[in-house]
Amino acid sequence: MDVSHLLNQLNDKQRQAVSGPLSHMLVLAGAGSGKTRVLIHRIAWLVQVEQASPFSILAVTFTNKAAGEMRGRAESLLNMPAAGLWLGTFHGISHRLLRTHWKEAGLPQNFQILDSQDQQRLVKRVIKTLELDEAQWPAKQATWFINSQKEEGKRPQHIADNGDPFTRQMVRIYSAYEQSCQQQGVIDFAELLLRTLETLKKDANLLAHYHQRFQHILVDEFQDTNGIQYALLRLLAGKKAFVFAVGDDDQSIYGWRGAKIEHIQQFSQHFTNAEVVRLEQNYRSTGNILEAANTLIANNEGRLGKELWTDAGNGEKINRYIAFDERDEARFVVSRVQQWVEQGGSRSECAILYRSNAQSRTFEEQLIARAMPYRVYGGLRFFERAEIKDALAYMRLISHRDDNASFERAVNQPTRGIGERTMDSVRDIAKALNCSLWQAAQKCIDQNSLSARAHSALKGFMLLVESIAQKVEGMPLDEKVAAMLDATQLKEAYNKEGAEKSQTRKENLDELATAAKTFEYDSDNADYEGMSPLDAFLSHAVLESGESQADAWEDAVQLMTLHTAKGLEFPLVFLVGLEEGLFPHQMSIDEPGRLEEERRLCYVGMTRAREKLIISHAESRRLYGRSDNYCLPSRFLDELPKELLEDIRPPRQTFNTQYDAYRQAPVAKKSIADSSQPFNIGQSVSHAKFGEGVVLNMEGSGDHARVEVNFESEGSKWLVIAYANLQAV
DNA sequence: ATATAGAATCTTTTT
DNA sequence: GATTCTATAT
Repeated sequence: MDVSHLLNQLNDKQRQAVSGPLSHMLVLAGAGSGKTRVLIHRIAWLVQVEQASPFSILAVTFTNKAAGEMRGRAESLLNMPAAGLWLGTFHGISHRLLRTHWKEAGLPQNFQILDSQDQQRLVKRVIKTLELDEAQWPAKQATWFINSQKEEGKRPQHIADNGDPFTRQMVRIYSAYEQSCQQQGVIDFAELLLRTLETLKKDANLLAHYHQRFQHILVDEFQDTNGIQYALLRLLAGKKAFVFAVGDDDQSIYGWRGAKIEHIQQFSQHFTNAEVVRLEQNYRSTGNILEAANTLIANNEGRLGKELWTDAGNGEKINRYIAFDERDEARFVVSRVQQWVEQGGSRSECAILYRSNAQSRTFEEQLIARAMPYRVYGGLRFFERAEIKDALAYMRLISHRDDNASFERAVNQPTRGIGERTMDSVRDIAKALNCSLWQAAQKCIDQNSLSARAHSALKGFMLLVESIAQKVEGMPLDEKVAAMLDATQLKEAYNKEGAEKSQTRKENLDELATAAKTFEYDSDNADYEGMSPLDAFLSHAVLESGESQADAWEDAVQLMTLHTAKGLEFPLVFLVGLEEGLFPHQMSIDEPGRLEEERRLCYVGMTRAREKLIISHAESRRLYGRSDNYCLPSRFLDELPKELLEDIRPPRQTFNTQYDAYRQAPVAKKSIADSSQPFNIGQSVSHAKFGEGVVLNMEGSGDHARVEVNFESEGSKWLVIAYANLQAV
């Protein structure tokens, strides 16, 4: 068979990985070295050259987005639908296994999945039930404890407290939480993996079946696997399957979530005779950017060692801008984006990357002020919005009356007079009888043990759920959603919230019906085989929290955290807020391990840039509303080679004498000097309404020429010269 | 039972 | 600064 189409677009190393023999393989792939490409080509190679059946291949990624992208690219390379190929996240694959083998796993057939919000709420409930002081035992900490234990594969009985009262209490909470989950038939994200692992371990027949099936296992982003994922991988691989892992230890940025770089280092021990291939040729960034990134990451210890190179030439130097404060930083960044666009670039080619979400606001303000479209990634996802969760709670109750989290959520939304008091007595009964809230509520009604008012309200609620369940039977998914919204009057409940907010809520609820329709329409999705459409949709809502329904495409500036940016690339990248305490973050500064992770984060950020990288930091910054935070430049700046950096200083004078000396260095004033502008930087002017001020900056020419003026009373503003009628003072 | 005002708390994010 | 939880008043 002619295999040239699989190999001829690859370099030597890539080819070596793709066409390697049937054995274990570890591909250490640097940023921008074509790692996804190699993974996809390997799948095609296995199918077309090694004659492997797609049924015998399992490919694991870390996000649903990556999984979808990979399936698409694999199918186009194979030139056929990759039916039978298992491709998904660890969680998605575990979910599929548990749905098929719910009996063996000891779960109810229609078990529901808790998202992290639901999980924390349940932990909180449990702490209350155990009559512990919530201030002393925060739900957040307990949830973290439970998840990290599960990620180590540990059940309460496996944890030795060694007489430590803290651990003992945590184990108590873990244990009670577990009981509560089992009783309600719900499982959290970590449980999805742990339960799968345990089920396969104890059922030899089941394991043998999957050993038989999966001959080839491919793992993307291998550096991000946590303990339980790695254990699952080893178990599934058994002695016979070949594991093909792709990863980059320098891009491991999820240690705080339990990911362990050690897994890369252990790979060759656990998977014997593994071949190791390094991909070091970078096809993304210019030489200068790579050299700077290499120099930075060299400060980390215990690396596997890798040096990126390119034959694309040096490119421009990395620019650095020292801003006065965060507003100045944003102003600078946005003006450079504007410049980029004026020179023929598009906005979507520009990315503003920051350490923490809170930093986005200043940039947004500045972008709005200049009427420049932008898109912020991250934040609340579609299926995490309150109104969507309310609606889904009803849908879950229809399918699964014993789901306490949904009961709690739906019972008084919209408000129908069932408050804490009533719920407390229902909870007491549930606790006493060890049953679900729904069953307990049923008992309350039967025994007539509530006040007349609460009695009728609770009965009304239960009848409502029953009647919706009845009415909705046999309907297509989207009509079910619509009927539920109609019966519950959820939309009307948001009316009193204020026009704008309630409007978006209603739109979101409409969008939910649309999402249901699209989901049912294209649910040839093998992951949800054998489930009712409603249950499939509900699982989908939890497992894929909805980043896929991106906004209508618009040419917009991209704003996101460094974590979100992993795997992406942009021609122009701004790396902002490089200050000690912010990046590296204060909470990571004292621990060497965490500091190295911050450095990797910086490395990830820098290597997103294709053509131009601009780094900025501010001398003072408003943080948490407190104003006078004077910031030192980040240590990462000192770790970059001086000769690759070029300082950009603002062509302007400031009032701030403290920094005047710093800024007196000669600057290129070309943007002002080349046009016959009526004003000069630093000149005093007066405006009819805003009073007197000083010109800080200018841009544009002719009718569009604008000046930035710092007014004594109003602060700084951008004005169009043609309209502002400024007078020189 | 609910509305509203003060207090507390702030990384990073997928599943 | 902005959100989210807690205590208090209605």
